[in-house]
Amino acid sequence: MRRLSSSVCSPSSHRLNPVTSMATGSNSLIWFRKGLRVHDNPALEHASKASSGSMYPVFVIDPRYMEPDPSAFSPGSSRAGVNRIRFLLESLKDLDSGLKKLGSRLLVLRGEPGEVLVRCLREWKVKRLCFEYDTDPYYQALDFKVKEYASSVGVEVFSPVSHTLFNPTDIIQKNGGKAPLSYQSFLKIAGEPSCAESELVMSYSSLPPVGDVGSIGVSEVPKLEELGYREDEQDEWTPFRGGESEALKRLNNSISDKAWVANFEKPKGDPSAFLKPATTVLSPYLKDVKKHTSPPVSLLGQLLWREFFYTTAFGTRNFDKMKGNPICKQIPWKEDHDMLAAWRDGKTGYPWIDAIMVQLLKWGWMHHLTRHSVACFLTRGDLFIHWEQGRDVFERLLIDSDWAINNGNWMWLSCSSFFYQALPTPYVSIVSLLMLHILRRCFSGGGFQYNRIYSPVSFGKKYDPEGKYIRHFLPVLKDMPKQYIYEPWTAPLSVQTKAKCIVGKDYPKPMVMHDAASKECKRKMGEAYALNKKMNGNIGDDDLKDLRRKLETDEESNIRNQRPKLN
DNA sequence: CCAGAGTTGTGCCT
DNA sequence: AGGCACAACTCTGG
Repeated sequence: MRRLSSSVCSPSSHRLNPVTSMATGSNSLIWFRKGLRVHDNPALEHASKASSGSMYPVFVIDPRYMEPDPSAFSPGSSRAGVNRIRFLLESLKDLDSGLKKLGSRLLVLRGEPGEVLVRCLREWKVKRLCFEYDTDPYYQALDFKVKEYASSVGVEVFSPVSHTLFNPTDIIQKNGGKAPLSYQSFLKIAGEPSCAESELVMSYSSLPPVGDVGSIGVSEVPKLEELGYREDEQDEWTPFRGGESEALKRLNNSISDKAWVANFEKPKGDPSAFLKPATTVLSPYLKDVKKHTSPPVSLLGQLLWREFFYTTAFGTRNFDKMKGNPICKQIPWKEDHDMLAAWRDGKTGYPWIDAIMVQLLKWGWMHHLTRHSVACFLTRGDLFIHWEQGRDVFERLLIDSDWAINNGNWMWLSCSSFFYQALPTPYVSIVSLLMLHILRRCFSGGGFQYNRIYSPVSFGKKYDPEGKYIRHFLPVLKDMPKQYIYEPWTAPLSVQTKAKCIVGKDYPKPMVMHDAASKECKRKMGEAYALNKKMNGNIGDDDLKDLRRKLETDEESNIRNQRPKLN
């Protein structure tokens, strides 16, 4: 197998590579977090080289993510819906059986990961600590503490970059200390994504034995119930199973379907095709399993977008907030908990939007264009609610939720950040004419402008005029005739009665009228953009408050002026 | 200053 | 299905 690689992701560029002592007989610890895989795992490979010692494979169940929260809006913890937790447990189970086949096993511990790790290092006399480098702020802070302790007691730390193909630190350094703000400039700086020959570590004949665990409490991978969740908490579960084996199966299926690969064009996938999804549905697994074959350019392009978001996220202060985020437009979003809850719970009265939100709730996954649709609706398109609040809902419910990509996309979709583009000449020079043709088609078209708003009615209708997708996720509308299914409030009462779905009783009335709401949103975005320009990005809380007040006053008077005169 | 470009808009025409 | 008008932003490059 050939491996996607580049000059900056070869093993020599792994950050923190202090291979100091190769003392035999010393114990090593491999700390699993995101990369829950046996193959293509440099941290595991390094840990296993402790030839005559023991290797402790560890996963720490972090209460911050896993503690059940009965007050959350759906089953799960405060930060993760139950689908995500289940997906993680399935991935751990698969990892455990992969390790067991090689004479090892996964040791599952619970508690604050930093404290747990320190206890393990001490108790098991670990000389070498290995874990995948992670750019998320939570892990940056956690890993800093762990590394500090390790170096104070002389434990060797090996923390390779293997979650991304490129090393974000290298790219930011090459760009003069700042993250590139456009995809094209990212490509320019990152260099050629070459498909270098480099053998994968696909199989070990065996792994070092697990040593005595002493007084440390370790367990097998727990069941959902053992973490305090109930199997019957949800009536429909995600059809996607977690784990490296499943991911490799999907990868092989996708790649071996030649016709599918040849025709792959990301923007053209049918977002309403839910029985056979139009994308690879690899993203939840890509969190854990990196791609290693040489993909077609269109797929490669998708992977590079991931790299781009990771780099930008790592190089930007307060990337997950509007305030204090240098690349984020300051916009006076509306504070409205009821509207947010209606959107979140699939009760907006727009079947297309609601079906998508129900799919998210039940499956923890939906097509990326449908993500665009609901994100646009919540923010700049209709409700004018803060992207951070939508981001939180996605982060909790998506089984493929990813800190960098989720925040980046929400800023993008809400038109809070522009990632300006340049000509792709340096990149184009390295690809064949055929690839160039595909690239041109993939990369043509406009970027996000706040006047380009997804319609909650026509966007879905274009792909699914029968409304099959809506009927599946919103059974209450399953007998609504197709000419009304995207706008059931327009159906005559007799039709609603016959379909056993009275709008306002069985299914909600639309919470806003899209034409008026989107027009209002455009106006607000225009004013907010103008203020951002005028202030050159230096907008304080007071400026934002003033603008919010002005926008609301204008909105009221607009509504008043639209009212028919009484005399 | 203007023209051109930007990963994935809508509506209407043929 | 493909072309075009619509409305319209902000940057780059000349």
